[in-house]
Amino acid sequence: MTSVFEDVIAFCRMFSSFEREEICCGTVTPSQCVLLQTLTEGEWDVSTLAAQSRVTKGAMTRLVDGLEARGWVKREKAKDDGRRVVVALTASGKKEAARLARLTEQSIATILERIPKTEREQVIRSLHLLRQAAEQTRAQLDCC
Amino acid sequence: MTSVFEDVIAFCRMFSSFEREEICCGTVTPSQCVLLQTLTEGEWDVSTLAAQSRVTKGAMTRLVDGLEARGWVKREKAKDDGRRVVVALTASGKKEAARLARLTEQSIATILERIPKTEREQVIRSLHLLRQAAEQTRAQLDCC
DNA sequence: ACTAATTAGTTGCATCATTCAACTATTGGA
DNA sequence: TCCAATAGTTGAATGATGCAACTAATTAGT
Repeated sequence: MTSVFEDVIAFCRMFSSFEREEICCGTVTPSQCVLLQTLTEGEWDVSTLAAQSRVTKGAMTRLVDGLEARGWVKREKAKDDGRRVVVALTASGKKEAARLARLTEQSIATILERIPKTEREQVIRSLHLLRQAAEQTRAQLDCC
Repeated sequence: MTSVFEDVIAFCRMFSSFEREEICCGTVTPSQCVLLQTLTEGEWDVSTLAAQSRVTKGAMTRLVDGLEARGWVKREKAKDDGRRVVVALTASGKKEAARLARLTEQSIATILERIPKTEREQVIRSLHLLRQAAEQTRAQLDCC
């Protein structure tokens, strides 16, 4: 007997451990993994990245430091505003991001395969609804 | 247009930030929150707790240190085996765990409320299936 | 029964994530 | 031109975590 609360908590925490153990798997830290995947969708300055990841600018600076040290991203001053620093994936960064995305997808696919075929479509649809609902909730948060 | 992969990733990451920002909210660390909630279900020794949280015994020792320092848990030697240390919630620990559980449930309830009523039952059912599928997957992991 | 191997837990050391606050550089307005 | 606001970096502190060395307790082998 489990409540929906326990189910959400358990599922999300298990997904986090999959990320840590299977996907990052020692070679990359989870934060780096998230950032690499974010940068797949485009180039952003440090403040924007920090806001997306919900960390301070200082934390993001260091995260970028780490990826830069491994040659996965490069920094560039914005042309229109010399204060802003635009972060972009390098060629090897793109490769690494793709590798991580592949692993992530495998991991999720493995879970979905264990769901009865007849239910699978409903589950996929539910995940989409959940994501949207969470996004709406997050959008109107202030708190603390 | 989002794939189910993106939906899972986005939802789980958002839930993690809710945990950090709304639930723990400065007063408790996320790890402490998880451990307190685990201990709501019973008393366990350090190794078992470490295995459940998928961290090393050393990490668990320190997590327990932190909760003990705040008076939320107590350690006790197991009667049958003097090496084992059984960790249990104190009265104030139970109170704190209940407070955190309440916040967590609120947080999840807020998300669920944004899902159309007609779909909500399906979503709840899907979460249960997902949790089970993830548990099965985790059970047969070795990796790395 | 005594010793050796195993097991549970703790601790030192290192790395990474994170926050806050101070600091630098750049921009923009009065 | 000078000052306030903004973007980013950096120092100092705390916490999470893994690994490996270490202690204490138990178990197995002889």
